[in-house]
This record gives sequence, structure tokens and C-alpha cells, in this order.
Amino acid sequence: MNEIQTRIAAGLERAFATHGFSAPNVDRLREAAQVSLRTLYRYYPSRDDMVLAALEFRHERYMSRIFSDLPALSQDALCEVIRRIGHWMESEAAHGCLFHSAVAAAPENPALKQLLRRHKLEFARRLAGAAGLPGYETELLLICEGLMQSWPICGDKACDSAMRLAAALLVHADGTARGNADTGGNGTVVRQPTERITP
Amino acid sequence: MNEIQTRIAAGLERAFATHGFSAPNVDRLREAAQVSLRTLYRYYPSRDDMVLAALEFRHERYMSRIFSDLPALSQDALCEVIRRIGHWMESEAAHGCLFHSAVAAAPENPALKQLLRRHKLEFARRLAGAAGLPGYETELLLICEGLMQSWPICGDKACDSAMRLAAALLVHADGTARGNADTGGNGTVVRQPTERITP
DNA sequence: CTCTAGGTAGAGCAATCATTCTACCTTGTC
DNA sequence: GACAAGGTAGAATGATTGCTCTACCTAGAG
Repeated sequence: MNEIQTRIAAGLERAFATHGFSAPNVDRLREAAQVSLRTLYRYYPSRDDMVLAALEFRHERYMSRIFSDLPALSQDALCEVIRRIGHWMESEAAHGCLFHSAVAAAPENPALKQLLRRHKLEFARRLAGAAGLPGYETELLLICEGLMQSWPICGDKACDSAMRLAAALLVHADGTARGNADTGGNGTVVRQPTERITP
Repeated sequence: MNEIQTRIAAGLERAFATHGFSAPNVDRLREAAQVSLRTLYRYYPSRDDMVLAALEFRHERYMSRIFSDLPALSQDALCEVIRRIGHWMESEAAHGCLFHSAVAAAPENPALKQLLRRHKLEFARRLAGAAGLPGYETELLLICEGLMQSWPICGDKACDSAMRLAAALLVHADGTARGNADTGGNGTVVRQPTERITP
């Protein structure tokens, strides 16, 4: 991915995140990407390709923003992830998760569905790893999905609630620890005190 | 709302739920509503009005489906709501929550945002009431939002996870019960045994 | 200096869209 | 039987769309 390609992808992501996936026509996308129409089509030969490019660009940006330099202690990491998602929503995703938005705008496009699935499963896997909760991928994903969807409605209260649910989950998990059947882990159960995550 | 108006709204809801909010043009909507173009426009003078009509119709249907005839015991009610949401996803919302989809398709339409907000807040309020957890509206909303968003990805595992989170929340709430500051309740804290909701 | 790769600007095109309009049919009421 | 209200079918319209194409510019290599 050369420099101009990066510029285009960043512009596409910004345009779709700001105005949704239906509203911006190709000329608006061109404007956001700051290239000529011909160049835009050279790299992404159809509007659908532009959507995919924007999502792949965002995936990289999101993952690095959420998971870079997390605290080593797993409860601190989970807490920090929730906080970062809150900041992400505020600064970058006021309209909600871009992947869900893309699928919502074109629910019959299988490529988008697959991208959504990959994005969310990778997120869940990495979060379960960082939070020291192998086997709880789905619960963690559910909390974060709930946070992202209710943030536009409840604002920071959604963050607080996510923290409380995470704390409750840690207590619960502490009593009924599961091995990790999904990620091919070695079955070792990580247990640590849970008092660190507080509302 | 007379008979023909109901038929139109039901058809619109079905069309948008099946194909999303961008794909169906007005002629497809007319086909789904089984009326003439002129009649369709008589009741809903623009496509945007058709979207709003579909959402209002779905709101009524969803609320009655989720909250009708719930068990009296509050933990059973919460459990049953989660189960019903799972069935709803399976039978009616394979593409995810229709209200979020509508906002995602047109994020700059304030009427849609307001409708989403009203829908979700009413849902949260009624659920907190039915679950005997006044003051926990946001946590309950977060769980259900997470369930609806992760269901298309994780299927029934999302239901199981939502049950576990609800159980964990009940344990947590039992120790730190809050009054209900949001719904104008009388401050009485409802406490009941929590063992009834199990994964 | 010439050539080429890859950029810009923007006109043109066929298709599709939301919306309006014309013309006709059905049904219950006076 | 005349009438009005409200239905059907579908053509017409003007705007917009995604995409293609022509014509030109520019920088670096030879």
C-alpha cells in the first residue's frame, strides 16, 4: 500500500464514517480522497471496492488503537479496553460501529458480512487473550458490542455499565473458570483477583 | 390506522427488514405493500415517511412480542426476555436490529435518531421494570444490545452469554442495590433471590 | 529532448431513482 | 342512475447515479 493508496483509503473511511454508506456518491468519495476520479477508480474499480477498502483500513486502525500497549495485568487491560472504546466512540464513531453500519446498508452483500465476522471474531479473540479470560470470548464480545451500540444513546453511562458488567463477569468467571475451546489454548485457567476493576 | 394502512406498514416493515433500507426502491416497496403507487404515496408522501412508518409498526410489534405475558417472578422474566430476543433474531431480524440499521443507512436524519432513542429507552425502562432491577436500565440495555449485535455472528452462543451476564449482574446487583433515579420510582429497592437465572 | 507512467479535470452516457400525473375501475350513498 | 371517494395500472419526468472516456499535465529515466 503506497502513499496515495493510503490517502485514498483514509479519505474513504472518513467519508463513510461521517455520512454513512448510502449518502456519499462517488464524486463525494473522490473529494474526500483528494484524488481524481480516474485515480480513484484505478485503485478501486467499483464503489463496492471503495467500501471494502475503507473497512479494511478502519480494521487496522481500530485494532491498533484498542490493543496497542495495554497494561500487562489482565484486569487492568480489560478496563482499559472499555475506556478506549469509549474514547473511540466519541472521537471516531459517533454513528456506531462502521462494520455493522456497512452490513446494515447492504445486508445482502456477502463480502461485507464476512468482513464483519472476521473483524468481530478477531476482536473477541484478542480481547479474551488480553483480559486473561480464554473461553469467555462471546461474553466479552457481547459487552463490547453492547457498549458500542448503547453509547450513542446513553453516552458515558454506557461505559460505566460496561465496566460493571465486566466486573460482574470476572467475579462469575472466578467461580466457574472455563478452558479455552476456541483459540487452541492449552487449557490453563488464568485466575487473578478481581477487585481491580471497579465501576 | 385502518386496514389498508396496516397492510402497507406491515409490507414496508417486511421489505426493509429483508433487504435493508437502501436497496428497495419505491416500486419494490409498493410491491411489498400490495397497493398501487398512488395509494402508497397517499398515506406516506415520501420514501422517508415510509421508513418511519415501517419502524413505528415494528416498534409496536417488537414491544408486544417481548413483553407480553411475562412470568411474574422478575428473574424468570429477564430470562424469558433474553430467550425471546433470541427467537426474534432468528425469525425476524436476521440482519440485526432494524432501528440501528435505519440510522446506519441515513445517519444524518434526526427523525430516525430520535426514533431509535425513544425505542431503546422505552425498551430499557420496561425491561428494568419487568426484571425488578430499577436503576439498572443501562446495564440491561447493554446486555440486550450486545445480544442483538452478536447474534448474527455467534448465533445461540450469544443467548447463552447474555444469560450468564444477566446472572452475573443479578449477583452483583444483589450486593449493591440501587434506587431508581431514572424512572421516577419511589426509591424502594427490589431484592429477590438470584439463584433462579442460571446459564 | 523524448518517452512513459501515472497523475488531473471534467464531459458524456446509459440506467435508475423518487415523484407526479393521466386514465380508468369499483363500491356504497343519495 | 348519478355521484363521489378512493382504489388500480402504469406512463412521463427531471434529477442523480456509477462508471467510462477524452484531453491534457508533470516528473523522472534514458
